[in-house]
Amino acid sequence: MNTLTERRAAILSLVVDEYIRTAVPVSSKFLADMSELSVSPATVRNEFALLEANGLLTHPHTSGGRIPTENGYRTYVEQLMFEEPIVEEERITVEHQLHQAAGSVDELLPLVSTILASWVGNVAIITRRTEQQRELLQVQLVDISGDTTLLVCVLDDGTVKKKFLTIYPYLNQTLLNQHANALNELLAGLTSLEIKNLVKSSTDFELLDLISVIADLIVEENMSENTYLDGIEVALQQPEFSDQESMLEAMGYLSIYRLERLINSVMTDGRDPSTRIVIGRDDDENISTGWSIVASKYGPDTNTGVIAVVGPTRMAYGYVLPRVRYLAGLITQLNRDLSRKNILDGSND
Amino acid sequence: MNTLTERRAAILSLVVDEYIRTAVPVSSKFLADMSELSVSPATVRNEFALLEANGLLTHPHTSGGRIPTENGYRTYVEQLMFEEPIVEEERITVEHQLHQAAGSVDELLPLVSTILASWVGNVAIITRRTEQQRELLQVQLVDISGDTTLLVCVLDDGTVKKKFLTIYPYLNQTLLNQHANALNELLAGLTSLEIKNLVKSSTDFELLDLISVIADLIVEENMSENTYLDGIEVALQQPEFSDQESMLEAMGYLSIYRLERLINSVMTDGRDPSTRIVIGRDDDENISTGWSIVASKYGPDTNTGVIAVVGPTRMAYGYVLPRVRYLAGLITQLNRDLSRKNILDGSND
DNA sequence: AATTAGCACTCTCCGATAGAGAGTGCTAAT
DNA sequence: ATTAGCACTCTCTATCGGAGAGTGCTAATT
Repeated sequence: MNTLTERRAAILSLVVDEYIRTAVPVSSKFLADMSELSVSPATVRNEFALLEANGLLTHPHTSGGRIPTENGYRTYVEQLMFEEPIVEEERITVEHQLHQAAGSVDELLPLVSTILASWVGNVAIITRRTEQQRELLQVQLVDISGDTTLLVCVLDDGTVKKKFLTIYPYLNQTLLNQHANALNELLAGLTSLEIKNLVKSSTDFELLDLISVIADLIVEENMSENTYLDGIEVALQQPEFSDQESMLEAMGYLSIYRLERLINSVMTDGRDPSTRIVIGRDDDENISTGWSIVASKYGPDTNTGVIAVVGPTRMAYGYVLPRVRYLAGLITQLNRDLSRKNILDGSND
Repeated sequence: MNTLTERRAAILSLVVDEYIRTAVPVSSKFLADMSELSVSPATVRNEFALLEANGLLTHPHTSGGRIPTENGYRTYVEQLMFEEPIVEEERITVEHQLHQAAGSVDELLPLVSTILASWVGNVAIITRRTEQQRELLQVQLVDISGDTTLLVCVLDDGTVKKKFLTIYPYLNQTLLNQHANALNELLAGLTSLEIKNLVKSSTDFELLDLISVIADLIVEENMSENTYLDGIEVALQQPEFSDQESMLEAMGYLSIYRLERLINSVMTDGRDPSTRIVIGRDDDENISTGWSIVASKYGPDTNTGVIAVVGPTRMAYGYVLPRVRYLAGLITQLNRDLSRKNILDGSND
């Protein structure tokens, strides 16, 4: 195994940059003609051969240029890549667009996923962990029809959850209101966990079943409500998907259900860093060859999740990574602002 | 213009059936070999020539078989097509799947769109007209944080609408509850229109602004909540979309926003029938060449909408139409059941 | 020892060509 | 009115060859 000299590293870096840009294998002549390294094509070819021996480059056929291997990409990402800084103009545009999202996470996140997808030209996905810590603010029971009652719960982050119930015997709206008032008296400000403890500790409440239903409803994970995906169409324009078969395969791969599990498993595998890049088939993860993920956790603790970009391994990591990281920070910031408001309000009560 | 003799009609019908089935142009030899019409290929060719003169068939190149023109499809649909009956087994499967949808439209419709899409192998779309007639059942005001208040409205079909408000001066939850009670007293059971009239007729209410907001919120059309689309992936497997370009074009065409407008405009252009088939470019409508729609209104009056299948013009109309019609009827039926419950419940009050 | 010029070699890409196959249109016979 | 016969057209596929791009290796150069 040879060491990665400075020039060899520069060549690898240039190959990756250029291949990411054009999707065309990079030739020795092309690199030699770039003034930056003033060497002949033959020298570049010698370096190519060594990089290939190290498993960082490969060539699809004898007389094509070189392309990076998965390990080549990994080395590039870990040591060589230049992170394209976010210019002021981009920052302003994004923050202007986000201004339109009112004070709630479920309006913020879909917007961010759309922004990210169009920004990087790949699929963007944001997952949200619904935390046990969310407090119930208010319960409502509404009589819909003879045997259907609607249970509505408002949580402290503005989420509204609903569930149809069938209650026997029939309770009219006046009775339902009384029950709702009693429930609010009892449950307002509590988390699901606290409500469950309440149920466990005492058996003398009326409506014990209903209280259990509420505790479950609060933490109910509804994937389509907690995961936001965008950019499939723009991602499929990549030359990687130029035939129907690979395109349909990609569409299958990009199903929100798969990705949601994938993203979460990538970010909760025990490794620490808040930002990760997973490239191609990684035996630790169940990611497919040819696909990569740039993911970042966002916070703060009370309201966590993952924001990620998913696309072909030939992805502009140096461009994508800072932007994913930036948006993760922005979400964290906005969430913190929201919860600070809640705290202030709480002490104000 | 020649008349459509019985044999000529049979030949057209066979060509359309076969082309729909295989996506391959149909030759005279193939039809002659089918025992049903015991004539020679040459005779079939003569008929082909006449059908082509009538603008019902065409051939892509001299030595390919015949394919239907858009007018050929229209004639087929209007006069010749055999409607594939729904067998008992299908009916049972569908009704079994729908059983899982609880008492609400917004759980029923997405399920139906999924069923329809996988049934016919094309894109299925269901739109829902939110009617002014929906009654407000209950209003709720919840204090989320210092300057954000959540307005929650429950409608008589179980829909929950919410909107973040910024109310000055700050009202704590106790005050908000008082207001909500007052609003419920005043507004429960009213439609948006009635609420607006109330606003117009009198100026001595407190919270007049808030009442207006409620009236608007009730009828707010939120497209993504009222339109259900499914089956893009299966539709894109059609041979019509075998290259990246046509596939991406199709994905653009199948955007939920476009289709929602398209479907509604097709069904509200003054023509009467509850079921329509629109084939290819129809100058009255803004439908693209190569695309067709099979659409049906559903009801009843209180809760209308359109269920439709969208796909390439080479579509199995005889299979799709009865199934669209059947599901439209099924939705109508289920809606009626729901609203009957409401009426019974009302008289019960 | 590192670099480079030179050159044969490989592989892709593209266009031309040719033959097979499918299907038609027309004519003349039935 | 129908059909057999046949020349004609067009597609499809495979094959071929040349141009071009790029490499790997060797020998010369710095």
